[in-house]
Amino acid sequence: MATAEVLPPVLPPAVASITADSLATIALLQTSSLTVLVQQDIERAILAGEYAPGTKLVETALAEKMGVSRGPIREAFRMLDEAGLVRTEKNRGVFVRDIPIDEAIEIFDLRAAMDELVGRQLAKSLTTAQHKEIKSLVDAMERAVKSGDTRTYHLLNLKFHDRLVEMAGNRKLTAIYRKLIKELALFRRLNLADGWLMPISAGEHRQILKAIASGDPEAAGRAMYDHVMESKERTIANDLRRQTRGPETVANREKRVA
Amino acid sequence: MATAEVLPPVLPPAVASITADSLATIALLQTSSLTVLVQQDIERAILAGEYAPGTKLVETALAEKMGVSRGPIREAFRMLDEAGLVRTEKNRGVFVRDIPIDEAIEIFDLRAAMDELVGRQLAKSLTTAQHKEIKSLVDAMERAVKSGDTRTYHLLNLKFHDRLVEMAGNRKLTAIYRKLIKELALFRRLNLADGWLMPISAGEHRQILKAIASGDPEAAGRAMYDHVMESKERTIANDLRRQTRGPETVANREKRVA
DNA sequence: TGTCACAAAATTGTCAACAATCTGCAAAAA
DNA sequence: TTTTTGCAGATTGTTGACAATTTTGTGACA
Repeated sequence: MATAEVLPPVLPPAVASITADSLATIALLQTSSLTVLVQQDIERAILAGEYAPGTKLVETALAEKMGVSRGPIREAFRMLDEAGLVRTEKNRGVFVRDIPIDEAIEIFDLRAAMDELVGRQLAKSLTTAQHKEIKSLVDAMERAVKSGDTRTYHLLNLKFHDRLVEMAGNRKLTAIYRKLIKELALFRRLNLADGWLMPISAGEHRQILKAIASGDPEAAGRAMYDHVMESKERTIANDLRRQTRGPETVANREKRVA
Repeated sequence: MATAEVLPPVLPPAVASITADSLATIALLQTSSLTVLVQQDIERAILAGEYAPGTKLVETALAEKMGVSRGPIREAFRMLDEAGLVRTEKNRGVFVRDIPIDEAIEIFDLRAAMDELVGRQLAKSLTTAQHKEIKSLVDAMERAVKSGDTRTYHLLNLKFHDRLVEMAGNRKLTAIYRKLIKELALFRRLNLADGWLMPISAGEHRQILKAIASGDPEAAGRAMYDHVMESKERTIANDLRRQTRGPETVANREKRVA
């Protein structure tokens, strides 16, 4: 069946690094089509903020930049559209989606229901190893609060919730949850949690862990639900404050700091 | 800005039907691209069972059948893949997805949490007009039970849940709920509810309406949650029975009837 | 000065051709 | 007989070209 394998069993040390690199590229191209690679790269760029919400994504520009033709780009656009990260207007182009506050609120409500399910489930199934892992995340977050490191706190917070959802063992739930988180990242007014709110959020995390560890599904579910809803309220309040003091500009920030 | 509109304001009666048809087609093409039309048609065909789960969808065949080139077909495939209705294997093609029982169970669990949210919400917000509409659906379902019309019951059941979700007023929730229902339609062992289970399901529907109308969010949420979980149990039991008696064949069915 | 019409440029929508890969089958080898 | 090898056809992956549409720029004209 198989004609001789392309990959040599052993690598000449001299070219090891280059060959290992191209090997990885080859392996990637053998499992993923260009479309998928393009899709992942555009998604990464969007989530990293390289393309701000509202930005128009031009097929030819992206095609040239990534060294492929427009076909894969267009197919990737269709995937990103279905995933809710971009919006397509016929004959006008695709744009990075801008999640309005209404939709962000809806997502929070939905997330709350999903996280409640997660809490209930974990109260029944959490292993000691899992408990240990979550506890280390909670501890790390509290350290971040003490040192005022909002960026680290933000990342740990994402990881904390993602791991909990994953541990619940429902793959469909996990997949949809992650999609929602990605969309929420496009809610530009979200940004990082403001510093003075971190202690409250961190305290809720510890309480969640306690509720789950207690083995009481209803308590754990409620703790998760309440936490997400509190987070929603904080986000709305944040948004309102930003709107009243106008869009974020350097001048504005300096005025505020002074 | 606008050059003269293509569409004549009044139609010559003689060719009205033909022209009306092509007018509709033209209007459709002005808002939707071929890709979207193709996507919708394939999706409809899949959900209608014209392409059974596992069926391979060949690009060239579909392109010729629908009178377009392969480009729009491929783009539609990427959308359907992201939506979970087909699965793509590199260099091998796309296949109509076959939802395994595990995933169906996961979807039921997730749906239960979402429907619980719906129940809680509606207990607080249901208008009299909405109550009336839902009640008419429940009544119609009970009539279908009496006359043993499983097909009508099935459709009304879908409508019942879809309307409830829609009435909850969370568009994101509605969109994801509908996606899940579509995927569930690909769980081939689901099929229609077996006749003798309809009365139970119908009773639960009436109870849901009552709980929502009572205005008690927790009771309404629990009624919805329980109903979906019961539905899940019935589906699993159904699947087990089918598996033990082997795949559905004419011979098998006749043996069972005899 | 503003705005309308109209041409030019840029961009998207669609298509057909070419390249790469897989599948099935028959012939050759063990 | 069983396994392997080597085509030939079919199918997918990718590309570049052309058509249709929108956007932009420009100048005439009120």
